[in-house]
Amino acid sequence: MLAREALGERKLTILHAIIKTYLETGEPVGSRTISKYSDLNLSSATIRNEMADLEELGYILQPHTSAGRIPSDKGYRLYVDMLMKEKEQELNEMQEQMLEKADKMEHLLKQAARVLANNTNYATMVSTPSSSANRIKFIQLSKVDEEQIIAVIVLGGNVIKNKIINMEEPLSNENLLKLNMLLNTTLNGMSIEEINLGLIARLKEQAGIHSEVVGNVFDAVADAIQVDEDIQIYTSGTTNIFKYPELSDKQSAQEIISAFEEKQQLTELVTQTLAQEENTGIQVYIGDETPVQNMKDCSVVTATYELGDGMKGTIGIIGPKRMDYEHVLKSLKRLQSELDAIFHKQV
Amino acid sequence: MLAREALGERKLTILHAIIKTYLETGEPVGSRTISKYSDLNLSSATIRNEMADLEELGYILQPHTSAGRIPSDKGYRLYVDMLMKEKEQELNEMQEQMLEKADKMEHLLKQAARVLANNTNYATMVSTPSSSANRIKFIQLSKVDEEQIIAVIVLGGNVIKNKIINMEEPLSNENLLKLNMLLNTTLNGMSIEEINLGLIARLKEQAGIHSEVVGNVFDAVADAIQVDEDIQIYTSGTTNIFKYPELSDKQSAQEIISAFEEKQQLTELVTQTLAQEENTGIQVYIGDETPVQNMKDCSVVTATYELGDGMKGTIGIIGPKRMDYEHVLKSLKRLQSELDAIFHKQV
DNA sequence: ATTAGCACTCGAATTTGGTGAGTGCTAATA
DNA sequence: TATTAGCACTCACCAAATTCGAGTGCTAAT
Repeated sequence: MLAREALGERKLTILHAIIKTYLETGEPVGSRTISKYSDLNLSSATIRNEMADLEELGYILQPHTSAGRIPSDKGYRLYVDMLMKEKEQELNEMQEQMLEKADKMEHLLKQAARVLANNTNYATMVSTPSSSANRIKFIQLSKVDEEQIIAVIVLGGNVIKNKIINMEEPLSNENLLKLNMLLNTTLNGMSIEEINLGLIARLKEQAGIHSEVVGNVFDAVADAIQVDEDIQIYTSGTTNIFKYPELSDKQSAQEIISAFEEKQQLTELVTQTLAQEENTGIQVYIGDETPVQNMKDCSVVTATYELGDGMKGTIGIIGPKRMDYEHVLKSLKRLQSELDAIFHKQV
Repeated sequence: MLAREALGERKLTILHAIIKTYLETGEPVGSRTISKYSDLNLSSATIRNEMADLEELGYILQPHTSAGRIPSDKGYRLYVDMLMKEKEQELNEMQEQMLEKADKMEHLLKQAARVLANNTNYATMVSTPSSSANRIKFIQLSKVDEEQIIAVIVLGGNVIKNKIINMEEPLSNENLLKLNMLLNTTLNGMSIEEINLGLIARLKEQAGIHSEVVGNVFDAVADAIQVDEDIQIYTSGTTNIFKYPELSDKQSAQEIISAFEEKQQLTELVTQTLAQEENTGIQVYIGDETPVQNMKDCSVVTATYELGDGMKGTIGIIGPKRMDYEHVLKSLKRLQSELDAIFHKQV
């Protein structure tokens, strides 16, 4: 919106300098510091004048009279937008770290979260791919013993769901076979959304005379698919927030950490992120912009990765507003393409 | 060891009173308070004398000269031992809360952790049952498509493991059938420990000419069983520690919370707890006694629950040393028998 | 347009003194 | 002999007073 032009080259430079130093120190930055730091040779007085302007425009603010300035959310926003526009490159290294022993997706994602946390010194989260528009690839019932049947369902992206079904009366092998046929022919290739109560009712009907016995089975299958629609979220480096004084007073720490523990709120973040279709798949929420109320004093940077089949997951970094956006964006992009690569190769 | 007798009835009562009040207030407690509080009518001066003795014996200590006394680890220990000996009763309520929608074990355990955390205001953890000496109940390979096979393994206690196996060359249906037979006849009823490399080699041999193709399968199966031997741990109420000033300074909070996040340390706690065969299955670690270094300023109370088949899991409560042991022990015993009941019914 | 200079502001850190809870010791008491 | 009252002393804690300094806005000189 009001970019470079609207601000004036020099004001822009100064703002940039202010944010940069603040990112490093975490302390309000004063005119004198900037006058020495920046390469444009200006006295502190001049800087002060410019600062006064920048403050009026809402890009920076004073915690109290006679303190230095800190960037406002609006200031951060400008800064990040600039970064996002400029940087679009680089991705190697860190590759090897990940590939070893990553045959199980679960492990892979946990590890991704950990690597990212170590790499950035912020708190991180990685969600399992959500099966929006996911399709059933394979479905099978097997007898475990006389009273128990296990249903195995494989979804696109090789996500596996199980459900053990307790039978009141035993099911003959022939009937089991029939059921399997029926299930496979009917449900194979269907997306989860397409399986509704009507369909299930029709299936029960087709199952014919066994329908009472069989009812459970369908219910169980439907249940296995539906219920387990909860997204898993792995977190790491939560305690990194203690490294940033502005987040580590009891109040804030408590809020942030509990958001991390009760994954509910993170799930919201994930769904919201996924909903928002973006070009690069990277989003930055600064302060109040975040969907997670508990993190209103943080910045949250998210990226989506894809798994083919339209399955998407989210990676997120949560840190103080003065996070090192440059580094974070870079790391996130790397990891994003790592994951994309791995999944598209191995699936 | 040095119980009632060695201490003298009156000293014991005073110690009890000190601990009790300290549990409530969290503040060092002085002689005057005790002289008013306890029913033995003694002046503060007398109490002071006794306190001096108790301190010399190591049951209480002074944070600094001219402050009240607080219980030492040794003092807590005495107190807890007394409690454990006396109390062995009561368990109802709270039952209904749990049973709803608890068909999946995972959910059940998560919920257990949450209920317990709400109930006690401490941090809690619940581990999934560890499959020490667990046996294979059912094993099956199924073709998902031409290149992929899914292995499903059901262990005692209905723990399910999956593994997707990518094939280089397709496997005929007949061979699949043969393989299934072989696996089931050989492995059914075996405990995980009994499956070693030798056995797998023999199996590969029996598979005959397909052995090269089939090798992968066995490796994968073995892998699925072994690798996933990691115990899952669910935590809840981590942020409760912020309610106790003595634990919520940055340093401590950081340590404790990170122990909760990187489950590694908790896993150690679990295994150690399970190893220790106790009569009631309840253990109390005070301060330094705990196996988890990060929790050296806490008390940790654990209980084990059983699942038949020799599978055991752990429930734990982590709080300040001045935790309400009475309440905690009671709650833990309840939950313990809840879980026992539920599992023995539904399995 | 830039800068030097100065008076002023205000948070943070330091100092100071007072308060009170708690102690140990001693001497009086039952 | 065990208990208690009394007293001097200690020391963490709090609040007010003080100092300090980084930073500002404004004005006048360059």
